[in-house]
Amino acid sequence: MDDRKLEVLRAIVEDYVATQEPVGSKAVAQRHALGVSAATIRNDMAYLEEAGYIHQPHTSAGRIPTDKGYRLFVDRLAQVKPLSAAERRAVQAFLDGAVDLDDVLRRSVRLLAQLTRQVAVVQYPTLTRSKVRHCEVVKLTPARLMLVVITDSGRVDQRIVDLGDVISDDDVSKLRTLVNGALVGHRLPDASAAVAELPNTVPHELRDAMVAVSTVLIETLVEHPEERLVLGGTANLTRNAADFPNSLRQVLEALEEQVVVLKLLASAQERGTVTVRIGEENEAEEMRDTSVVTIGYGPGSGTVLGGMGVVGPTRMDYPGSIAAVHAVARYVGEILAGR
Amino acid sequence: MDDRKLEVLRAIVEDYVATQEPVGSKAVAQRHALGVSAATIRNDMAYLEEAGYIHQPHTSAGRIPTDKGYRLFVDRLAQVKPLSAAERRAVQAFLDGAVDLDDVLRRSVRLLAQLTRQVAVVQYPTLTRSKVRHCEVVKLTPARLMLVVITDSGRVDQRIVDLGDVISDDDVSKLRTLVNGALVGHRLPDASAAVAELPNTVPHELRDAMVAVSTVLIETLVEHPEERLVLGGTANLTRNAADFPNSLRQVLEALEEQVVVLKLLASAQERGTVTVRIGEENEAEEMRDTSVVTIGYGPGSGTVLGGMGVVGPTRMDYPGSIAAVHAVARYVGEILAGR
DNA sequence: GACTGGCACTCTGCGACCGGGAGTGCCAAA
DNA sequence: TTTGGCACTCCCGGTCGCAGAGTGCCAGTC
Repeated sequence: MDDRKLEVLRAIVEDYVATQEPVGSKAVAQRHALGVSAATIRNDMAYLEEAGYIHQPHTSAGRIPTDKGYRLFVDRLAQVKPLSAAERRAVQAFLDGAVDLDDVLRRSVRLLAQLTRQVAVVQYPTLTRSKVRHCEVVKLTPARLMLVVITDSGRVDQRIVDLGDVISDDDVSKLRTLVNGALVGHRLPDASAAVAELPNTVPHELRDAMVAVSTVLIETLVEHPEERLVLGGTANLTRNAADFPNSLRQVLEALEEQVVVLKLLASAQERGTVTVRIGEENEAEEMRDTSVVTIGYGPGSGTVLGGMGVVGPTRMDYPGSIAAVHAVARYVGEILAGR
Repeated sequence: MDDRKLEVLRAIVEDYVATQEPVGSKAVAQRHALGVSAATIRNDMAYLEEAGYIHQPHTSAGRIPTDKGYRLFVDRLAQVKPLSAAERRAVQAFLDGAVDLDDVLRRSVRLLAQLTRQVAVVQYPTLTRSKVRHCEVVKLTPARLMLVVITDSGRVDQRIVDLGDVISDDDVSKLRTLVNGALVGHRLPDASAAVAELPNTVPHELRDAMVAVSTVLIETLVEHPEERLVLGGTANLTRNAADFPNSLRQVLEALEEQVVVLKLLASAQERGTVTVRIGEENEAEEMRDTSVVTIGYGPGSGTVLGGMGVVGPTRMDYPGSIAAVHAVARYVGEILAGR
């Protein structure tokens, strides 16, 4: 494959992304200084079409990139397009104002959505990879407790525990001490055994309560840790009605369903490396009309706590999205490291 | 205004809601047994149009209700349309499975969205009207604390406090006791003065830390209590593309912005009474194409903790939406009361 | 052998046109 | 007050024609 052919592909991708209209040979010849005539470009286009990188909506239209074409573009042609200084400052300033983890994540989503003008998704740090910093036990009613688990990523989760019987304040604080002893400093999966053992180590009168507590901990935190997601900028999906002629509804539903998105985020979580999934490369049927740009984020150490990214039409500004996702993930990581 | 004219209006509203097409005199005459001919209905329609309850998209089309027409329908014609037994059971079963407040609210939103096939919104219980049940102080790093405020509605909020200096575990637990003394059992606004006084009541070495803590409490919990919103079923907005020819994007943005919705919910919060806002009745420009059905919810006692409701096209099934919103609010109230 | 200008061809998009149909308003009669 | 009849209006869908864009191919040039 010719260098010039690649340049032609680049021109087609860039122009199509910018104008949203099929681009013809003449347009390429005059908007990009390739030093050859339109006729030559036509020949190259014929080749590119033959090879499956572009295609014609109909005989006498210009060309638009195929998913395969975008893939080649992303892999070989996309140049890094760093954020402007102003953008970088904005990211930093905006994120620094956050008051807690929820706030950091909500702000990240907004940032991503604004920077890329697309839908942004950010996953909460997964419970499985965070260490427990503290577990508070609060009595809600005489026979009902609330467990509040705080992890080192700043994530806070609550669970209600129904006891069969009333419990004294004194016993509550004993429970608290014991539970913390088993949990603090450990990742949840690692603490599983210790938590399961807890009921066997307590005085008889605390037994039932402890069983209830450890059951809740194991069932709802260890075995089915809740993965949460923040979504933002869904309005951007409607920016170009033409992008999702029929699938807008599907995409919105998939986003709201969360499951599909969580899978996407989970399956591409190297820290510092952006993963791009283009159109039909997506496993999920509903996302075949979209491209997804994701990255794992986490504190400096290299651990990945969760994923974040943007979802948009295959016709998206890949270099820009990649840069934005990368930058936001980095800052979020820094903030998490600082906490 | 004639009884029959009202019936004609009802017929037009019901048919239009069902078919989404302008309804003509003939259709009314045969689908609804009013015992009069199409010509008579034409006369009534002329009257209704004159009075502003219906209008014609163009000369030779049927009629569609105006916002004023919907209003009359809702006020005088809408019959209660109770949920089916199956629906009621589903609501109860689904909500009873919730593990904590977050879960209750998320499930409520889903329920509402599914029952009404519209966008659902649920507000978190406002902090201002909940009593503090416990405030946990956790040391995140040597010089940084996390406050976790738990209220009797089950809502849990966190805040980060940056201290200028390191703090000992001992001092942290002193802080905890003091803060809890000032907060527990009170509504946040009522505790404001006590919290502001806290720094003056502590030993000298705790002073700085306490200032930091009480500042955060007052600034981010008392003065700017965070109102949160759960959104669901946004995909339903795209159910009928014709509903929001141009404003779909605006509406999505407004929903995401939250401010507009929070105002809507705040301004109509009588418990047990559903408020309906139809099209142009909405103050917010962006919502002029939508109708909003809201209600306040709260535990049995009569206190309203927050609002919930649905947002949809003016052409919505009002009786159905009203019934669904009512039912879900009631069950959520019961659950809140039980906790 | 690669590139280029020219040219015929194809296909869409858009506006004009037109007839069928739905629905109305009005009128005179019951 | 209601009703059947009727002329009228306007949308909607289909067809037609045309301009424009873009192509593929070919013959000629460097």
